[in-house]
Amino acid sequence: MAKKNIEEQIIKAAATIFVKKGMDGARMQEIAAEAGINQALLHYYFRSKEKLFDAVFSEIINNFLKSVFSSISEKDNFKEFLYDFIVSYSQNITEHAELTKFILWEFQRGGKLMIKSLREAQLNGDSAPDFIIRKIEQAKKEGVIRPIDAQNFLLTLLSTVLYPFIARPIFENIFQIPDMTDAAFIDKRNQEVFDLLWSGIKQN
Amino acid sequence: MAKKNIEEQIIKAAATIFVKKGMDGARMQEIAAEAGINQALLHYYFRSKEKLFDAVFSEIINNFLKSVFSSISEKDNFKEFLYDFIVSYSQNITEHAELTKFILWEFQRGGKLMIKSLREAQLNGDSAPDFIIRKIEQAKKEGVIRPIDAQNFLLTLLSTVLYPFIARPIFENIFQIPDMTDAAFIDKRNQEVFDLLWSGIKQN
DNA sequence: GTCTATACATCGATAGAC
DNA sequence: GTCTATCGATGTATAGAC
Repeated sequence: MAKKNIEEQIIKAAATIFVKKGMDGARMQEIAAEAGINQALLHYYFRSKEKLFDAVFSEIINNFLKSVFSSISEKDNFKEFLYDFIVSYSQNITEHAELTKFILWEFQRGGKLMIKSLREAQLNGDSAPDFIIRKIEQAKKEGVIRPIDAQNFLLTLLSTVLYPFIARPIFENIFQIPDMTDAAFIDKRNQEVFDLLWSGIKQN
Repeated sequence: MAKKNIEEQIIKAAATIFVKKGMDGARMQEIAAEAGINQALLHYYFRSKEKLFDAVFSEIINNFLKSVFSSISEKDNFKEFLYDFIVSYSQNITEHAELTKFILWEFQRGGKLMIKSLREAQLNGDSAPDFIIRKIEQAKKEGVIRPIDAQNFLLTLLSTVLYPFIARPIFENIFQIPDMTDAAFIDKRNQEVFDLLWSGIKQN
């Protein structure tokens, strides 16, 4: 089999297992089986478990961050920009279904890989957080929103969209919600979040 | 040493290690050392790693949930109630410093233990989420807040307070924040969150 | 109850043939 | 590049003396 081909195959298999069980819980044998090869070949391509893990998750994070940035709304109007971001960010999360669990593993490890990717994005000028901060500052200057603290608002914005996916199993169970990832629930939630945030910051 | 004494000693040591490394990353030998005993004794008190893990985390969750509920504001005025909750909830999280990481481990495992604890709380009538939902419905009926969706608002409320502690390493690094858990930062954030949420739901 | 010593399984990684 | 076989380390758990 071609080299590039099998490398991608391994990455994909490893992603599946690592996401499900984390760095410590994953077994190299299980990853090899998932990829349809044996352990020796796994070590031939990626010298160690640690290196494989880093390779897999760097790719997952980079894809996600790029996707988030490239789907950011180009609208100037801050109200519309905000609504579009809520929709596109939650869509990015649902589309990268495996991502939610992975992000937790990454946070557990101190977020090193995500920090690295975000720092690179900052240097390249395609960092979503920085872009949003600038949008907020601009809207403040133009007087369309109250003089809120930009960093805290960004923190709140990201929290309200991402956190429900993290706490999903618990909320579904406690409040008897059939499926928090189905379109109807997400559309409703996006609307509620937008109404709340916009009402909370707009200049009267 | 007395039986009760050493059991608590083990629970405490196990909590430290499990929180830091998770179920798979933790080593029984490490826990034994932390507790100042040997592995054999560890297995004498808790038959297996799995049982020890469940015992430790059930206790951590129960303590946390009880603490959250018992520190809930008794104020009738919804505006004041909301502010008090934001302050007390964030305080509960910082005081149980080890908790943030643990909650992530628990979410990874599907949240079984937390669901069990919350269900019991619901039956006993001391479930914080249910209590807050009722408060919201009451405030809606009295016309002090807009007719928002109660579950979604609760979700947002918990998100905005808890999530920053989860994503802490990343935000501290990206935005050069020295320490997101120091009093000044938390006070400022609580104020920003309250202003945003209250402005977002109050009846004009 | 508490210890030492060890059984037994499993893991990551490599050697070496093809 | 790809395989089988296996090493060496480490993990959980237990046996058995005290």
